Amino acid sequence: MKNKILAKYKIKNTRPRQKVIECINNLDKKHFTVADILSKIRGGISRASIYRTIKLFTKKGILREIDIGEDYFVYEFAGRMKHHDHMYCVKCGKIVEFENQTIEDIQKNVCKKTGFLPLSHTLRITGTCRECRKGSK
Amino acid sequence: MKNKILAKYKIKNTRPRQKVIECINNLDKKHFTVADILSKIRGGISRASIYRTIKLFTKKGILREIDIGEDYFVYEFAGRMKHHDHMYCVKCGKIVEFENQTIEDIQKNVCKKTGFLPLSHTLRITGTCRECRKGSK
DNA sequence: TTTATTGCAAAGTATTTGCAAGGCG
DNA sequence: CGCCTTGCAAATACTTTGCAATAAA
Repeated sequence: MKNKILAKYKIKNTRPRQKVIECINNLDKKHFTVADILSKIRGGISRASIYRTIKLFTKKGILREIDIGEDYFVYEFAGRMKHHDHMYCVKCGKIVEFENQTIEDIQKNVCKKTGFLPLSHTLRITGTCRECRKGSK
Repeated sequence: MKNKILAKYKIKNTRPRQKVIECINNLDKKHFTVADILSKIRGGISRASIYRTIKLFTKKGILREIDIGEDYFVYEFAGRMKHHDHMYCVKCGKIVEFENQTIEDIQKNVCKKTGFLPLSHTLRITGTCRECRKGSK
């Protein structure tokens, strides 16, 4: 069975990779973890392959890895949106995206001034979302 | 032997805690890891106590935990400086600090607009410093 | 004395890796 | 056919934890 994404990125077409893509597409959220995929696929494909696949996709630029400050990563489709930052609710795990060009520009300036060559940057606001505060208040 | 910091924060004065503070004070850098302390103290105090002490100090507000995106944390004295952000060189591990009020303000605005209550925020630029690029080029 | 803290070793957790077996092109 | 990928289980690496022994106030 052919797969558009795998073909586009010139990645060898294998069952685990197809399964992972299919699974991510059927997920009803924009942000997901390896655990999400594992629990959705449950069996048939090894944990190791899923990790290797996700890592490969990230390297190829299909996915983007988000560091939420937990001991696992969250992923999103990279093509879906240009660079943006995240707010992470520690209670429900929800991620809210935001984008701000001024922040990007300031970062570039700081790097230039310091002689720093940026590979990536992460801006994460950790806190609680409105819904969670209502619920538990 | 009395200890000013422990007294100030009303923390029970014990040998491991004294040792950790003494060690951090003698360190010649502003940013350090648990491994730094472990290797400096080497023996006499258990790994577990050092972790527990660092965690306690962080909770009390003596230290601040910096997430550099590696699988360990970096710490700094919290009182030394007001909130700031970090650039992290993946080659030499150096951390360069910077501070920008505009970024802080924008973050506050974004939170307000979204109904998000921030507990903390992290802005980290990962890349290579000028020296490392010179060296390995 | 009474409660907090320590040390040890074992556990934990997300992720990675070695290697033999299997599959894609 | 030849190389890449898979599956399994063991290994990582940092950090945490249970519990009995010990020390601080």
